Amino acid sequence: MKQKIADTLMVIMTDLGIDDAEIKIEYPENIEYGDYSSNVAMVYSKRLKSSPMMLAKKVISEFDKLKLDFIDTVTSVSPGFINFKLKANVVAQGIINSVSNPIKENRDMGEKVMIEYTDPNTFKAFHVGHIMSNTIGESISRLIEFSGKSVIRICYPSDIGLHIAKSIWSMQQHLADIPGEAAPIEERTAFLGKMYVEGTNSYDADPSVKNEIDELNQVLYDKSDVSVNELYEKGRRWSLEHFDMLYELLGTKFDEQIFESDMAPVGLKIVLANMVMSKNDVSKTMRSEGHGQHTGGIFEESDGAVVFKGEEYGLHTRVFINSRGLPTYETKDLGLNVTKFQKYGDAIKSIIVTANEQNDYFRVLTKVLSLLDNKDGEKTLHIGHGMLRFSEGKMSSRTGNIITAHALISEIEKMVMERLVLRDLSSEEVDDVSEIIAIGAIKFTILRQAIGSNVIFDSAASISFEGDSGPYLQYSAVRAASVLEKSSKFSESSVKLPYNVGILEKLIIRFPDIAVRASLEYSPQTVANYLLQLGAAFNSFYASQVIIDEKDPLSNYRILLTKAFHMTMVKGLWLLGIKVPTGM
RNA sequence: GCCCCCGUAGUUCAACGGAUAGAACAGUUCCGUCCUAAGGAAUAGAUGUAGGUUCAAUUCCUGCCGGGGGCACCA
Repeated sequence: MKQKIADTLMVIMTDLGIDDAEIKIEYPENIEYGDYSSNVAMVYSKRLKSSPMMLAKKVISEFDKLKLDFIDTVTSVSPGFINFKLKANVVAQGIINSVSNPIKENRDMGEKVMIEYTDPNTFKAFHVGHIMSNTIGESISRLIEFSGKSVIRICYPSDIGLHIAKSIWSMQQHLADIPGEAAPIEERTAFLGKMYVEGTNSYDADPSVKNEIDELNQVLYDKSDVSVNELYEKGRRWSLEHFDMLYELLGTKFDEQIFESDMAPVGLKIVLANMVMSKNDVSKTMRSEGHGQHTGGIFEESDGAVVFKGEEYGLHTRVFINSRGLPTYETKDLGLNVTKFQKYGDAIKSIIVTANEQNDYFRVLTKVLSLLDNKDGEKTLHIGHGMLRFSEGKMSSRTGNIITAHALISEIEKMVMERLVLRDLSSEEVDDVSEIIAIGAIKFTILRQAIGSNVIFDSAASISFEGDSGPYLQYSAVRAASVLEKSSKFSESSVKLPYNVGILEKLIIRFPDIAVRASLEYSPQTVANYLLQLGAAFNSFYASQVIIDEKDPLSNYRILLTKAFHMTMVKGLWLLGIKVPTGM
């Protein structure tokens, strides 16, 4: 219908002498203005030497002559908008159709898109920052899937580097305190986290320790010490086990896990093959010639390190190989991204989600990728998200300490449970439901606002679960489901269409457009804000009338509308990675 | 010093260059014989500042003020 209106306007504008008109059909800000609106009259009034209102009226009179069967009225409104109102029965029929023909995604059918997110560090805590990355990455993945593309979810855990050397050094000082394998996974990983913090403190405080740890780092790369390798394998295994648990809890299933340790040699090879040639170095670099034409290489030596000079591209210089000859994360990341495109050569895009403190770094990295033969940088998109901060309450008082994902989730879960005591639920249900609600609350807080800016997590607001929140949406879906359960004896075959439709219907039929826009813009918040409107419309509908009423011939329609709402809300929440509990 | 991002009600957030700048929380009022009140209805309150571009600017451009992040061997 939207397209039909646009096509019709195009014809009219062409007749009026504008054959290159750009027709944009929008949703009016206020839903009472109409179902669709167009601004053509304002855009082209000057060229047609008319006033916007006069042109709008002219367009409308032409439009009316064509008598489109689904249009009720077309009106012009100052300063020159043209508003289109659909016939009520057309909208109502749309609702019924949406129930009988639910939207299907063509998952795994279309072009491939790679997306990397979460990227935790072994030996360190999986903290709230990783929840941010995971929540945003998962939602963007689902949006892309919804648009019909095939998504490759990639995780890049860090399992090599200085932070590991710091942890292992501390472990060596506390060999007797290392928990046994039987200890709970949280206890084992908490121990590792503690070791990392201690190691970092010693590294900064004592130059001789710094030296020891730097050397230990080398030993780790070389794998030259059996006892070090043992500690390393143990800690790595524990961390990865914990991560897998958290991914499942958060609802992510990665297709590909690529380890930093494997990328070190790959990256090194690429860097060394693309060095600026010095005169007596030419013979050494000859072997890289088969790879193509490098106009003087990409990396150069500086103060004993190998760097990329970004200044000539408006970027800054970064070290790729340090003066000890070890690859920095720049090099490993380079190896990673080249590897990704080697594995999935047919991918049209590679998205990387990280905190926005890495924005400038990723500009450098994508530049380097673009300078390589395959120009992978041109297909690479970095999305930087903000930080999760805590405004008040228990969480913010833990200054200095990193807040782990486990701590946050269990804290919120506890608060939800207190609330659920008032409900009529079995204890198993409470466990299940409180987890779904807690995760939904956290995820929604993250996703309801623009990705780039910091999220202020107000524990008090998030647990009150009033107003704009994940639980508010989950609750609206649960109520709808409850109505549907009670209405099972009603048949869908005899539906009488209403004479009027409300905001609820109009919002429901917008859903596909909203999802498409959110997918194109990588903006889960578009969906989140839409769902808030949708949930409010349903709650208002729910409060203002009785849905199931055996004496009312329109009852069947309202039940179908409730069903359409429920399906839309569940699907919308799915796009955000949020589940709907069975009851709450 | 250089580069990037951000300044919207008391607070936390919205607003494809468009209409009367939307919500929520906090405040002040209502709604409990009814399908889950984690709900609904009402009320009051905001675009940092000075210019520019445009039929139209919270949105684009410039200056200023204020906040955050990043700039060589950490990830």
